[in-house]
Amino acid sequence: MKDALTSLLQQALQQLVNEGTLSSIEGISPQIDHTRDPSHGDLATNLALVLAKGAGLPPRELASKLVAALPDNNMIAKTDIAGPGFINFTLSQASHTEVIAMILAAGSDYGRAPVKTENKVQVEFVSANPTGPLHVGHGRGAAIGDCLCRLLTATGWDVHREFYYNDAGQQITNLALSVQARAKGLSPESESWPEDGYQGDYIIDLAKAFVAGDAVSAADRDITASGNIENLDDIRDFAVAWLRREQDADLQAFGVSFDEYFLESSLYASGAVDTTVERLVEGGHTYEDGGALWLKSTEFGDDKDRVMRKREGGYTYFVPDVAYHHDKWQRGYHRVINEQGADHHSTITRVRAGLQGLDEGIPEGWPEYVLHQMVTVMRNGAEVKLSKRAGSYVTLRDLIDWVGRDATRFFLAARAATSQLTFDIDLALTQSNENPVFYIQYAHARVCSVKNKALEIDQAWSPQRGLAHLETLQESEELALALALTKYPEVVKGAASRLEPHDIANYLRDVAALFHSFYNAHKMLDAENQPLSTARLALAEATRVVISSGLDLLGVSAPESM
RNA sequence: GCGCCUGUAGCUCAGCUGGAUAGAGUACCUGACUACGAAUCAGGCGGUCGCACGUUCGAAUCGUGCCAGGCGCGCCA
Repeated sequence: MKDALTSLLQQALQQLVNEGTLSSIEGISPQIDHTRDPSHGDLATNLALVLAKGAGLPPRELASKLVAALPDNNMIAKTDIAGPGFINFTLSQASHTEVIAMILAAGSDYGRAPVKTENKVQVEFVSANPTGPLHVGHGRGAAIGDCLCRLLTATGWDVHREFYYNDAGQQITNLALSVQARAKGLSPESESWPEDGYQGDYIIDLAKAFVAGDAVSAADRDITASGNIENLDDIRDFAVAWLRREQDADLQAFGVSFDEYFLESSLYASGAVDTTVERLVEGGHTYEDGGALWLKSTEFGDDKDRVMRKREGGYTYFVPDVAYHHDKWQRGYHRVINEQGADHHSTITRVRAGLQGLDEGIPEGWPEYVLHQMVTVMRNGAEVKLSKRAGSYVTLRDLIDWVGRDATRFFLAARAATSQLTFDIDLALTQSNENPVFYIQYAHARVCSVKNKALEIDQAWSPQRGLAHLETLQESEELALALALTKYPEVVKGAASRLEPHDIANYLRDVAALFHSFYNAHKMLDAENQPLSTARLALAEATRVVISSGLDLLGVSAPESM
């Protein structure tokens, strides 16, 4: 729709150039926006304002010349020049409603592009270490990351979803020591409880399972416990698998899946870490000082140089990070997006600096990052900070248990990642329009309900039949709803290109509101007026398709009844 | 002290690659079911867009400087 109008305006511009009114239209692409105020028509352009200075004409005068130069068409019903020189377009009835036929023909493909295998993108998200249950921050990362993947897929990208974790570091040792202590009957109050031990109740379950010789199967590993509480390696291997299984179960309950689990230990095993260090040393990007090896990260915009190899010999955490991202690059992912909590944002400069130091022509801004801010959980007006199971934080499983998967996903994905998020348990539990999830799902269920009702009245009534009578849709509520449906492809594209899934949630809220207004204002099923009734059914069905598709992008279900 | 993020209606938040009278939900008032789902709708109330300069025909949006909050500034991950 916008494209068609753009084309008309281009022709008008060319006409003005031919007349000599404008000298050149090099590099000018008309900017067309949907209007916010219905009195401004449906679409508007600021073209005359932008060109006025160069043309040496008052904006309004230039606008009227532009309008006069517009080719004949059946798309624009009315043109106005308003304000300082905006050109407002009111679309014809047919332009509003033709999208309905398009949507019914395309079904769930409407607004989506086919995947092109050459558009490879790797998305890393969640990446929680296997030292405890997933917390709400991981949940936000899972919701945003998963929606990003769905959006990218919908816009033609071939997406590879990856989960990276450390299975061998000091924190894992702390985990094993904690399980061992619990297996020996110690508690965090005991004098011999390990320093920095994990205190949550899940460690008790884990210790019991290990002693009992349980077998566990996670998405990326299987193991049977030896039950030997003196063998720390046995405990470590079992504990990692056990927590991975728990995280998998939570992610599955949340509707999130991965194509690959990438282990930090594999980077040491393959020699990738050593190779990375050698490359940086050979490239002259390092120096030794105080017994440690340093990366000259200040060469690449960091505010200080960073230690790579500690005095005692081990590498700092970001070295395998660099090796990991180098691996992504070598795998051919020239587009990579990392979704992670903003508390790790300082790693961005370091990882990019290390990659620059490899002198391989990796772009400075690679990889891309989406950072989410913290989540605060509120209930009964007070912050919820603790969970018995995890000890010091609220878990993703808690949220799912309290408010369900749909509400959890929606609330975690519906806000801009850059904003801190307050998760209101009471609001998420409300089953009314206070709760946007139910509001949107209700619109979907309502359409399903009215379609069934239509069939009860007359077996022959179907949305498809309404396509022959779209010209009967003349009411403002009908045209406003139909116009909103035409925006869906633009919204999907915009959300994907800006990596902002919350746009989808806002859009769906608007569509649901327009549908409810339409539904309340007009009788849908009128036995005396079959053409109009079926046309309205077609509009309702098109709305349902869009809502269903948008909810799918968010990973939220679209129930036929509630 | 430095870096990143945020500051918009009582509350939760959109709008931020500059555009017209700043939006939505909620809360608080009024109304609408002998109709297809009232889990809904219609209307009202409510804002110096943190503050101040600047750029521009035009600034919530861009720039600079302040103020306030969050998160980072480890030879932890």
